[in-house]
Amino acid sequence: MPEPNSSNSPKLNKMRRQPQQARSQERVKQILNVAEQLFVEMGYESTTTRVIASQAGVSVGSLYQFFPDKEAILKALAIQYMQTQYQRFLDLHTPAAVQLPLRSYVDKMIDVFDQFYTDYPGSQAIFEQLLNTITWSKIEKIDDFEYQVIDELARFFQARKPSLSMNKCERMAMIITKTTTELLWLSLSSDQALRQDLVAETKLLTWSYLQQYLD
Amino acid sequence: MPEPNSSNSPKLNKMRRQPQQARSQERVKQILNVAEQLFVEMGYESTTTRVIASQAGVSVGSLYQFFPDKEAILKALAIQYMQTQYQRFLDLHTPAAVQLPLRSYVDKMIDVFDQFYTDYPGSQAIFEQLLNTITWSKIEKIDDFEYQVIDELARFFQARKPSLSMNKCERMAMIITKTTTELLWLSLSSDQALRQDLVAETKLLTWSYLQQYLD
DNA sequence: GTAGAATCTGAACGGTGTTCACATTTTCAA
DNA sequence: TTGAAAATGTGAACACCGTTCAGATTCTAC
Repeated sequence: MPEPNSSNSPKLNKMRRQPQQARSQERVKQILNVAEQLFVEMGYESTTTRVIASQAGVSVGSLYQFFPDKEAILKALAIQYMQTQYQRFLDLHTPAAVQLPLRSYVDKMIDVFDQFYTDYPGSQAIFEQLLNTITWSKIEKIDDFEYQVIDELARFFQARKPSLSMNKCERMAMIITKTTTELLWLSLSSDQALRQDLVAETKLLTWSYLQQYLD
Repeated sequence: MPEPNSSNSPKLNKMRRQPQQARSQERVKQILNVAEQLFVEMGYESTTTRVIASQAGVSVGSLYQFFPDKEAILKALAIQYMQTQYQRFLDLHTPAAVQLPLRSYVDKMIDVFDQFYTDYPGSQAIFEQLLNTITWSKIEKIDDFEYQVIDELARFFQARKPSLSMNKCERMAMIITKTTTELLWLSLSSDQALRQDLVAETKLLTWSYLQQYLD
C-alpha cells in the first residue's frame, strides 16, 4: 500500500507524508526553524520555497514531501505557538480562580496573553503573516483554537455566575476574546509607553463590560 | 515632457497616468466595476490581471497604464468605500450630538457603521481582501482614514468632557475604534440573529468603557 | 490632411509554487 | 552478508503569475 493516509485523515494531513525515519524528522525540524527565521526576517511572500529548502540543506522536492504547500509551513509554525498560548490560558483557570474578584481575574487573564507575546517574540510575526496570507474562509485548525479559548472562557463565566445561560456566556466570551486579541496585537506594534497604556486600557475595557453581567 | 507626475505627487499616484480623454475615464470605471465583481466572487488572489482586463474589454497593457499594480485596483475600490464611511461618521457629529446622553450617542455611532455595511454589502469583501493582501507595514492612505476617525472621535470626547487631556481622549478613541471595527466585522459574517446580538453587545461594551471616563 | 502626442496592444520576461521521473539511501528477510 | 523492495532525496521542467515595452493604433490641433 503506497498510500499512508489517502484523504480521510482530518487532523494530520498537514504533512504529505509522516516522516518515519529519524533522519526525516530532523529535516522537518530544520525546515521549520529555517522557515520561521526567514518568515520573520523577510516576510512570508518574499520567502521562496527554494530559499527555505537551500538554507535548510534540502532540495525543494524534499520540502514538498513533508508539506503539501508553502502555506502549510506557516500554519505548522502558527499552530505550535497557539498550542502553548492555549495551554497557558488553561493553567490560569484553577478552581481558585473562580473565587477571585472580577477585576483581579481580568488583570491576570490579560497578563497571560501579554506575557505570552513577550516570551515568544517570534509568534507575533508568524500570526501576522498567517492572517495576511490565509484565504480566511476555512482556516480549519486555526480558528479552532480561538473557539477553544472562547468555549473555555464561557464555561468559566458560567461557573462564576450559574444563573447566566450558556448561550449568553458564549456571546460574552466571544466579545472579550475578539476585542482583547485585537487590542493586544495593536499594543505589540507600539512603543513601550503606549504598549503598557494599551494593556491597562484593555483590562479596564474588559472589566467594565463583564461587570454588567457578572458581579 | 513625457512624465505627468514624476515621483513627488503624494496624494494622487494611485494612477500611473491621469486619464485625460473621456474614453479613458470610461475604461477606468469599467476596470473598477469588473474588478470589484471578480474580487468579491473569486477573491483577490484568484483574480488575475489578465481576466480583469479581458472582462473589461481592455488589454493588460491598458490596465497597467492606469494602475501601477494589481494592488492599486483593490486600494482604489477600498478608498471609495472608506470615504463614504468617513463622511457618514462626520455627519453624525453635529453640535447637538455633544448634548446627547452618552448611551444614545454610542447607539447612534455604532448604528452608523452597521448601517454602512448594510447599505454597501460589497464593502465588506473589499475591506477583507485588502487586509489579507497588503503587506501591513505602511498602507499610507488606508489607515490614514482610520486615524482620521480616531482623531475626530477624540475631539468629540474632549468637547464632551473638556477636563480630559487630548492624549487621554486619543487613547480612548483608539480603543473604541479598534474594538468596534473588529466586532462589527465579526457580526457581518454571522447570521441575522447573532448579528443583531453582536451589534447590541458592541454598544454595551463601548458604553461601559466610555462611562468610566465621560459622564 | 498630417505631425506629434496620447493611447492601446499582446508577445515576451523574470520569477513563483509545485510536480515528477529518476537516483540514492535505508530496511529487513533470506 | 546480501539484495530487492520501500522510503526518501533530487532538481530540471511545468504552468502560471504580475509586469513591461516596442511597436501599432487612435486622437488632437493646427
